[in-house]
Amino acid sequence: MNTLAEENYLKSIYHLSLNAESVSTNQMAALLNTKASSVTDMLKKLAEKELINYTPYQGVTLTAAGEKIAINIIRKHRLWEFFLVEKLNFKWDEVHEMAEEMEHISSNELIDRLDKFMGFPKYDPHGDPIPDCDGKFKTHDLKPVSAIDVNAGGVICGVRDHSPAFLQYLEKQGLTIGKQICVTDIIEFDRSMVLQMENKTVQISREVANNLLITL
Amino acid sequence: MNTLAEENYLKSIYHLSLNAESVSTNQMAALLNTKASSVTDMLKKLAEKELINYTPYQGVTLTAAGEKIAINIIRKHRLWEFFLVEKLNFKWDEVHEMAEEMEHISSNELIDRLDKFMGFPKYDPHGDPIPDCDGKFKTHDLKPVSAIDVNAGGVICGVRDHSPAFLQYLEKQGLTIGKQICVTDIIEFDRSMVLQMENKTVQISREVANNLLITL
DNA sequence: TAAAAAATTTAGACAAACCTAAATATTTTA
DNA sequence: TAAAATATTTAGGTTTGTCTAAATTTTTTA
Repeated sequence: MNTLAEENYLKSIYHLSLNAESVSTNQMAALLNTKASSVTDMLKKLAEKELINYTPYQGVTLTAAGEKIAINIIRKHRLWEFFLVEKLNFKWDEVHEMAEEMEHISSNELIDRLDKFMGFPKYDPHGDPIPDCDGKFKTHDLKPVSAIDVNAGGVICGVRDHSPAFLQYLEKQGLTIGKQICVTDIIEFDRSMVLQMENKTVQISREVANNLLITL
Repeated sequence: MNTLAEENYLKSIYHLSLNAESVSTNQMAALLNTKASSVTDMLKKLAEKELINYTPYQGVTLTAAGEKIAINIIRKHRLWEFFLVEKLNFKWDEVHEMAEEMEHISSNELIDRLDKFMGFPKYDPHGDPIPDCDGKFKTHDLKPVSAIDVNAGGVICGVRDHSPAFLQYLEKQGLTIGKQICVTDIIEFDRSMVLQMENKTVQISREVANNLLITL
């Protein structure tokens, strides 16, 4: 199997690949809290194992084998997050660090049974899709609240920022997964948005609107 | 916190200390599947951290701080084993290796909530006591079946050998935790023992009788 | 109780994953 | 399009935890 460090690199490449064609050394260094030179070392190792496509100075992409491993780690991460929230009653802002450790428990049999135990959930506590045991998943078509107009609305289905600070703020405002919202006004001065919810009105900054995702 | 290797050394010292005053370098090397010289290196490091009492050539014991860490790891191991068997329906011979990884998940809040989720179990699937969140636990007073006489009996409450092969054998014979047994005969030739159970009779070797524990 | 055997420690190396500093390649900009 | 700025890689080191081989200490045994 792969080392913990290798798994974390593959996972990072996967996440960064969602927003770009290929991933740069510096992007990875920033995400992994390490130095570019350390990243280069590891990229050589992963290329040697044929888990990534790497040409010096040109960035990297995952091979099919590398992607499969990355998705499996993400599956584990999200299933453990679901477990922590649904079975152990943790809040959605508390589970990331724990799942970061638990995603490296190696047994696939274990994770498949955990999946079954919880009733094969499709989304984790932050609205991110949980890959099934074959690595398949569908992302629903989401947009940031900031991308919709006055009088439009939808259901909160995800977040872009997963930081505890942001999640705690949303919780406090009642802006949690599944809630219906409608934009009633956009303040011209700073483009902050006024949202109508079932039983109250909240005003959120553009920054928050950018990081809150809804389905139409 | 401590590294994975440090945690495994502390746990090993704890387990080996149960059968002896102090623990030798070679005993540890055997249990940890490593070399005596590697053990010596680690012992110096653990002594430096004041987790063990170590005088060269004289073996080691845990300090109070070291024992606390060891017991916490054992608590995690046994709670995860309980979870795997009771919630995910694994068999008692399948869970050791998985728990060996899971015992290193760092969060104590997580393990305390898991404990609560399962109703604060007192014994793991092999009959070993689960330390509570303060590290306290009672071992019930067990003896090997081999230590009792004809017409004596008791309830199966533990095993000495935790190997899958032994556990699978016991399972097949119906000799599982909680079963009532009574010794009806001891064969003079090889001192194997005939056991009367609720609805059947089984004959076990001296070796098996030595590794099967009962309460009187 | 001295020699032999066994156990333990020390010395010197190695791989993994990281680091800093220097060199090189690419991209930006004037 | 050449110089400057930025990004990336290379070179050389460090730490952790392991190893083998040699040295030393303890224990056993004759």
